[in-house]
Amino acid sequence: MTERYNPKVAEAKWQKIWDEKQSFKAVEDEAKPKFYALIEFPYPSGEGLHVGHPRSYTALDIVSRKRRMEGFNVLYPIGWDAFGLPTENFAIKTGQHPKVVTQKNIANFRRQLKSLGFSFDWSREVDTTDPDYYKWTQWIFLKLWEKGLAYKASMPVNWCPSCKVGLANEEVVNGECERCGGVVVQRQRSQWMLKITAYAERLLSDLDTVDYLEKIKTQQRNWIGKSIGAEVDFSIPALKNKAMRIFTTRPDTLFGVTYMVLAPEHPFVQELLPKCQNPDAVKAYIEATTRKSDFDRTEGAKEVSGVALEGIMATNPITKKSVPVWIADYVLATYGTGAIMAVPGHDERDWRFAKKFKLPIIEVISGGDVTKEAFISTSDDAVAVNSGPLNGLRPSEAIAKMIQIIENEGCGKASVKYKLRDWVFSRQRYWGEPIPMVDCPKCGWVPLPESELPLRLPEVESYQTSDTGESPLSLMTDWVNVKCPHCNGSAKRETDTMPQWAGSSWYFLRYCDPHNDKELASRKSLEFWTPIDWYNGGMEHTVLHLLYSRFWHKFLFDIGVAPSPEPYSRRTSHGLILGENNEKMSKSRGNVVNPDEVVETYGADTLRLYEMFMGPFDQAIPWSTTGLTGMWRFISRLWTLSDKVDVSDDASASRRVHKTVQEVSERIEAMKFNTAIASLMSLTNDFGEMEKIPKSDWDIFLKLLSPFAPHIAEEMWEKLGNKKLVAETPWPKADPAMLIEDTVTVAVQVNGKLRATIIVARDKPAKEVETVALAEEGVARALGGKAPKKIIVVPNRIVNVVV
RNA sequence: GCGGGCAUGACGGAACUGGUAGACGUACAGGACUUAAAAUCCUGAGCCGCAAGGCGUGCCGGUUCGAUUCCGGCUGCCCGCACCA
Repeated sequence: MTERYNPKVAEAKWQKIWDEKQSFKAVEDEAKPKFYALIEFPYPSGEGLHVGHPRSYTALDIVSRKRRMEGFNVLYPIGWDAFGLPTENFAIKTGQHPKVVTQKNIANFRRQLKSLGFSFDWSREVDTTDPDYYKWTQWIFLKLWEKGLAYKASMPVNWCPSCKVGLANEEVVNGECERCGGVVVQRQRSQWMLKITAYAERLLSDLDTVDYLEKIKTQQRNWIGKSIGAEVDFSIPALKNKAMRIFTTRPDTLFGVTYMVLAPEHPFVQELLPKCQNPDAVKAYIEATTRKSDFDRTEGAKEVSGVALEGIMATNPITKKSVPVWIADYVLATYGTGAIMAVPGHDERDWRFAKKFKLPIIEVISGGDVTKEAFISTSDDAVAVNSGPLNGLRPSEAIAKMIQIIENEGCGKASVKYKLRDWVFSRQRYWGEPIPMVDCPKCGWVPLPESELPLRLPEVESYQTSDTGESPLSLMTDWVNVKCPHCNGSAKRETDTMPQWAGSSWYFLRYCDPHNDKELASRKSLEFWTPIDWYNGGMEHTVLHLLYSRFWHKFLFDIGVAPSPEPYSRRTSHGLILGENNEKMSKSRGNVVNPDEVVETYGADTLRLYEMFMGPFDQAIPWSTTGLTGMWRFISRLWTLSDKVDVSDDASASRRVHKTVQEVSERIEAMKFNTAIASLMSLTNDFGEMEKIPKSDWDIFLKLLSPFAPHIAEEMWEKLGNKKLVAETPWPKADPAMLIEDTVTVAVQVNGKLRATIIVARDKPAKEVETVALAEEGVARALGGKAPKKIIVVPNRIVNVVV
């Protein structure tokens, strides 16, 4: 009897061997097919690794290890998304430089990840805060500028007073700061913007070319928010017939327009103010609107509000009817044209508004009762009525016809709008990539020449944003004052930095060639490795990070850097690991599990197996300490079993093992890691009942186990006298012939109820199976002497006797 | 409000294209070993019943020889989106 398994010793031993042999170093070997597996690189926080990280990392580690054994050239890299607020805040609090804090955190993460035995290629580590890395982040920005996709615009920006930082729309959740939960206010500020909207259509349509979970595609589509419709001009006599342009998805309802609405911020409103009869009321309403936050404007939207611009009318270009013009905050300045034609019969908001202000409602689509509620339908029987030339047409026909009419009349055109907004790319923070632009009074914004990259972050006294909201860099006069690269006159640097999303929008390209100082990565390496074959990460990054990185990747494709239009061929997501009390893990709830402690007590293999076994991979699941000890029991039992291996019995693998090979292989591909492990456990339960375990079976078992629990698998593999690593052996294949049993168990039912099971030869003729079935005692008893009316025999499965 | 998903023992969960519901693990009970406990090993177990049998996959109904699986309706939970014209 060997000693009890000691994971601490064994795991350290194998991690050292893998390191020394560089077992998982990715090489560009043209002879082998490539496989690029990617996990979201972590933010190295001061708290250290969360048990959620290894859930994703273990899953793709299993896949990567299996692929290597299958003869693939595997790239499974790791790095650090290290710019960001928490580190900066920690630095402010403790007076340490964020760089120092970051390096400390990275060292801790690296130690933790290494202790879990992931087969990362550590020689390709990237760090977004390394000037050799952010040089290329800045380079991409310069390219975006060069192509007109980066611009500076003064615009209302979401401002978090407590973080003292401008936030992207995406970082504002229900009017609150995503990071601190404080109320976000609007501030006017000049910001760098990226024209992601120029890519809206491609970001949407190319989703059809990739394999993402359907819910992820849906999220992307929702965020892009495409609407197909038309723009129509309504002339305003008071403005010398200047056109008020509206956007509508239902041009077929043009005959149902009874009033018009402008967003309070719409530029026409200021022009119309002196011309209307109630300027004071209008001004008061605009005032009230600006005081409302976006949140109040949407969330508190149960009650509609608005005010008429009295005396101002607009002319319907088709019906030539005059309708009143209103302003109301339910019309958003930022969507469409900031103005709408109101069709209260067939739009819920317009209906509520019309009811409240006693405006007329006209039915133009049949099938509902517009006196009771707005009727919205695109079904074929909802034909147009009261609509002149459209009468009797189905919605799709009516829309097409109306677009034709307005285009002929020259008063509008077919049009497509998106909810997607341009990306606010400036942050008034220290710990981010400096934006390599110079503001020259003579030349305007001038990019730094590429030769001056990286533009390094200067050392500053304080990392605190100024109370006026300026970046800490703005106080560094030495750094800020430069010569204009264009005219050599005095100029100032941009002092805002990039958002954290920047570095993570292209890191997967850098992994292909991480030490290149001439290009962000060589074309050759990118052609070899990209696109990424399998990307796994959390659901929290399936909207923004995915969208931003797809945008950058498409841009890099367009300028000839990236070889493919899409970065990720396949994207999956794992579920959250909840605390033992079924709540989200958090320090404040006191339910955080520290992976270090688990590794200390039970070892990495136990943690890996447990996290894969705890439940379906894509589902949120609570942590269970007893479940973890169960997995430790499994590991210990394996060690005991290894003493029963009969080394002399090395013929060929049993049917039982072939079946397991089949199951485990399939289940890994389907991400059913929980049942793959169940399958391994079943096999070991069978081994447990055997006097001796044939080496032929045990060998294959260890190979199947090795991606899941690599340390103990290597330890037991070595114990058998093998010189090579189990990780270097080929993945076993199931022999289809060995998967077919000679005999089958057939269930016998009487009227659908199970009465007996019989064991018969595979593919025994139905008649004979029937005879055997009817001879069963339980069957005879259930029949009670009655003659069967009908007997259904499903070959090798079931016999159902109907009485 | 709109869109999507889910609902199975005490618990996490399993079940291929409709074919023996509850694999695997946890917790539990009994036994062995031990002075004892832990650990380990063996055995049991969906529920009711001594048994025969009956009842069971959120609820009601349908299709079928047969439904956790398909269809209709309801309830509950989760996740997106949310004045987007």
